[in-house]
Amino acid sequence: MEGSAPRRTRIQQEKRELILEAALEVFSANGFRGSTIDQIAEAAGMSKPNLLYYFRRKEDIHETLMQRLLDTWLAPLRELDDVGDPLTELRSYIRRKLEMARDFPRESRLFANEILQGAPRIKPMLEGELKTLVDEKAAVIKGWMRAGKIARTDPWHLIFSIWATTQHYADFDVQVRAVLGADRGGDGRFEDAARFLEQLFLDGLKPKG
Amino acid sequence: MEGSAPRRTRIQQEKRELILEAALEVFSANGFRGSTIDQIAEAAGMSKPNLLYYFRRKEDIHETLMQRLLDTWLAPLRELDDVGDPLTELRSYIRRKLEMARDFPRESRLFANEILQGAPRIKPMLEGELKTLVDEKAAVIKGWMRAGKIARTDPWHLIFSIWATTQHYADFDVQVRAVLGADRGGDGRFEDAARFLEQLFLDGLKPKG
DNA sequence: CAAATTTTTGACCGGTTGGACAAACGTTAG
DNA sequence: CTAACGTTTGTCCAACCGGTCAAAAATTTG
Repeated sequence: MEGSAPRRTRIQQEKRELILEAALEVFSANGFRGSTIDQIAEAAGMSKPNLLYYFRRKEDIHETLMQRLLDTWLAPLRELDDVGDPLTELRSYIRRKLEMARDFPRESRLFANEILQGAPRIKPMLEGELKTLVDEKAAVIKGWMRAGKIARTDPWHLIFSIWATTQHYADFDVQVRAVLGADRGGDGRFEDAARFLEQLFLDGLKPKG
Repeated sequence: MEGSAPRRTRIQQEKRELILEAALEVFSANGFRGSTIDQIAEAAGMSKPNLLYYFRRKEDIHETLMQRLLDTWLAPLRELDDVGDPLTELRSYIRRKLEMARDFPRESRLFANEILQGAPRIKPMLEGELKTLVDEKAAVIKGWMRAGKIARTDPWHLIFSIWATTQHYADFDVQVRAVLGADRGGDGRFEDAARFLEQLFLDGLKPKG
């Protein structure tokens, strides 16, 4: 279906990387329509026509960025495996997702922006590749439930809740920091969040005994 | 500080409502920069200059919308009270928030858009009014913990997790529906979500026994 | 070196957008 | 009726934005 990847010079590879990095910064902060080619070009340290020499259209940059993003973004879920203790598996999935929110907030926001606008550019992927992956992992989780390893509940909504709680710390970062204030909103907030989420997902809120 | 509200004719009141309704539709779907005055005017069934007669600038519409939004948006949290059983209080707070995600998804997305872009227009409110409210409610929750009514954990992150999980069903609706598919993604998804969230927040995932 | 190729840039273009304005239209009160 | 006031619209503008183009500059190749 797809033609072979175009042959690229060293300069082309480097400049394209530079542009994608700049575009990630700009797109994740302003959304697609809120970002201008000029902004990206300036962030990448080049002129607009020069940028357009490497990516013919604004959309091409966004598309390339989104394709790369999705692979790394779904990696933690792909790793969720049937080996090892189920509760441990889930706990480390949550931890990995939270680490991604901490280390790649721009990627998270880029993705959130796209979904918020109705996912115009990646809807087919959501209904195809993503749905398949989630269904597959939901089956794994269901197996754990049948085996009595974790409580019976809805695996799909379980996955949603993990996505929601972890990505919240990237997408709503401004709000989180504002509410926590200067002292509690520092770097330690991710460890606090990790501790809280572990307890929530394992034990819930009922008091012990 | 603030001048008295300007006196308005009946027509002005009606037309302003019409515009705000149209603007909510457009802004929540496209973001602030992604929306044009023409789009809003058309959605409101009037010409652009006519719209600008009621709101002098695009920003004024957004600002008015945001002010109204915040009141209703925080209402459920304000209701969280020290009377009644703590677990019941939390459960109904979660339920109310989920109902808002179901019944006012546009408001949720408008808010999410604003936060995602770094909350340029409402940051002071987040650091002031919102933080005060959350701190207040966190104190209430801490009281419940001290009284042994609910498990000891971080009240701030608990509130975040409720926001995240419930608003997810409005903000990421496209993704939720895509993953659930045609059958499970119908109207019943909110009831499934409600059941799941109740179990998660009360009991967590550890198997019984 | 010189020719060929790749990279960079300034100038430009057509379409869109937020907003201004004056004139027309409608309504109401005296 | 008419003057005053509120409402609506067509027209216009300047700024912005995505993208083109030709020519200059830099680099690679022979």
